Amino acid sequence: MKNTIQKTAIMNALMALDHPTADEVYECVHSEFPSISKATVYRILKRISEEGEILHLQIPGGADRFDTTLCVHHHLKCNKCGKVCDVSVPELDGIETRIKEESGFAIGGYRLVFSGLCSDCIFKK
Amino acid sequence: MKNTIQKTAIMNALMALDHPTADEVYECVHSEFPSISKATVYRILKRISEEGEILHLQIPGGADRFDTTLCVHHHLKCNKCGKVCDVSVPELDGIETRIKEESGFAIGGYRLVFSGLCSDCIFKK
DNA sequence: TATTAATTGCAAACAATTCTTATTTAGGAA
DNA sequence: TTCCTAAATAAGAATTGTTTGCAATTAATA
Repeated sequence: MKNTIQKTAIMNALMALDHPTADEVYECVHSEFPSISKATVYRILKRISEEGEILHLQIPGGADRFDTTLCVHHHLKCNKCGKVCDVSVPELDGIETRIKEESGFAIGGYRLVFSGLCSDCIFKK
Repeated sequence: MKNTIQKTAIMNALMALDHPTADEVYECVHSEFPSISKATVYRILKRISEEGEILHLQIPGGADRFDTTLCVHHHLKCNKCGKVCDVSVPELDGIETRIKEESGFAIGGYRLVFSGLCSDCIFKK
């Protein structure tokens, strides 16, 4: 893969942001580098997530988000402010084996998203 | 809620189909009842899922799907043919409590989607 | 049966993402 | 260093999935 200015700017934005959407990455890069195109942001995010450099998260009811934490973990989503946090769920360790035996599916991975209200939003009206 | 012909037709389609997308429901109803509009399908599906009559599933990388099985369960998605199956994961029973204590989030629910290849697709090229 | 609020169909708006095409660029070869 | 070419880009049109505004229609009830 070519090492373009655009890719570098996107990697920097990913470091600076927490679970950003593609559009948030675009806004961040665009403020420094106004000529970048949205299609480029989507293309690069897609490519580097396919190559395993970042995780591509599909969050119910909203745009996809990207995550630079690569170890196995899952997510908490606040339904009010939209914030996404990491959470680890060791209860699921090794579950692929059981699911594969029961269902015949060859499990490539799984995603678990909890939704609710974060501690900041619980008391807000 | 009024009991319209459109709603009845959609409920029947939901019974006949397995984890359909809104568009699949529309196609099914439309073949019997050509005057129905897509907006009506989306509106009715949204309303009956909000009322708890069906589940509204947000499956990564594709259109939302609807599920008439109401007890707690999760999903397996085949990355090749797109099929979605139910699976139960008792390992997670009661996990909301632990997550709430650790994170402060008031958990309203959670969704777990396994992705991989179904037994039919494993051997296909 | 008349009333009325809920529901519908349609078209247009919408958001997120992908595609198309002409142009530019990174990185290796000469 | 300069040239070459495949890879990557910008811009915006196109797609996909879904929602909305509105005038017309209809189900439920009085």
